[in-house]
Amino acid sequence: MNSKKNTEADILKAAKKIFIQHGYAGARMQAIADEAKINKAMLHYYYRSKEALFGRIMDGAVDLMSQQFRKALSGTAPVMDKLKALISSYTDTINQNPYIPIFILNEIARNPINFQSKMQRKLEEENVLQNFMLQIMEEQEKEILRPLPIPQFMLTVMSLIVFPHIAKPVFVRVFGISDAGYAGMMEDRKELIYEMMQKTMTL
Amino acid sequence: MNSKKNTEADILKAAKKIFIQHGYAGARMQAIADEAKINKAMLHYYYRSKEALFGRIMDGAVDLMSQQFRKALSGTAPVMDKLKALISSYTDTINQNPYIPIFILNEIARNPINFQSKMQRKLEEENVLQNFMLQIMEEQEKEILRPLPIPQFMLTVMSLIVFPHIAKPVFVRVFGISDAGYAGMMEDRKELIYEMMQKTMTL
DNA sequence: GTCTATATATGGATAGAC
DNA sequence: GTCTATCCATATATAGAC
Repeated sequence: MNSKKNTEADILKAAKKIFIQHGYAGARMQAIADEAKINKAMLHYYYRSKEALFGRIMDGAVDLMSQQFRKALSGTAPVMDKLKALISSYTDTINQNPYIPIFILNEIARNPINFQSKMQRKLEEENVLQNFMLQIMEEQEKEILRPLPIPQFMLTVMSLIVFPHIAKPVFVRVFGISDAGYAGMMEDRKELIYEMMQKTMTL
Repeated sequence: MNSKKNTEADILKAAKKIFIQHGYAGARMQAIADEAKINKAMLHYYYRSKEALFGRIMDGAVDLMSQQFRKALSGTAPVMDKLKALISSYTDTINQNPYIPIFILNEIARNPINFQSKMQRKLEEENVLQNFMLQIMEEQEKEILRPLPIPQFMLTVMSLIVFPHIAKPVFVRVFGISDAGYAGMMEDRKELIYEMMQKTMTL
């Protein structure tokens, strides 16, 4: 049996862990090799360079995120229903991949143009974001949704959904919460966020 | 005239810019020297090491943030009034120092324990945070505020206040907003955030 | 495919002249 | 206090044996 696939996958898994933990500049190829229990040279054999390897990990993260948006925001359901789906699926996904938001944020700071083009390409495939924003405007005209600039609307939802996962490292320390406890809080927040949007964004 | 003070301050200013832009691991001493228009050796002459220099910058950022909390949350005003003050002063401060939140966030990821001890020491000086949380509980008992676990309450406020500044790099690109336009949005959000808290957190 | 050894580059830090 | 030159450790990347 050929062990190629295993090594290749092992490297990806290790790289994901190390890059997410330390960011691009802080990550060491040696640390990735150690984590994958293989030799440093293997990293280059399979992925040629640090930048290339990092790109693979970032692609995976972008895929994961854009998938959430596509699944939740496509179709013809009312805006508030779509939001409910987004809140739920995003929370579940991040609970399983806790450090993805921070990782993505670092990359945005490091190389905003590269990140945005990756993300936008994904979302433009089916015009997901564009269509959703049009739908918001429609519902605003129909006086279902409160008239509010689209960026403000989007910013508000994303704040409530994403920030708690970014701030996790602080909050667990300040309030002495366990990982499981925090995940539970995130679960409770699903309803809280929906309720807040309902009370403040609908007419 | 002695130019010592100028150089020393120049370095700090340059270091702030470079560290904030690239994070600790990504920042280069050479880049800081270039930015300050002095020699690399000078950095070590004044601040001995990269880590020490970074520490100074971080201290400044922590000071700035903890000051906001102390000013807004001390005293005997009702919780909602304090929040209004916090929303306003925090927004103003960040509009003038746009990348502080991302910088702090990166440091939390890099060295959570060190950061938290710095921050906590600042806030413990006058028991700011502790007292504020007690006040929230009091108002919850008096049925002014909705009964909600304190961490959830804090997480919600902080999400609405902080996240928009973190997400700025993405949003300006996705929506094609100028820096001034974004600052304006943040200004508008002051009222929006207060209103959301009012509608969803008070009884 | 996998390893050891090594090349090459870069970054932080120091020595020493002025 | 400021500079040039240099040291030394570390990091990425490659060569070449097995």
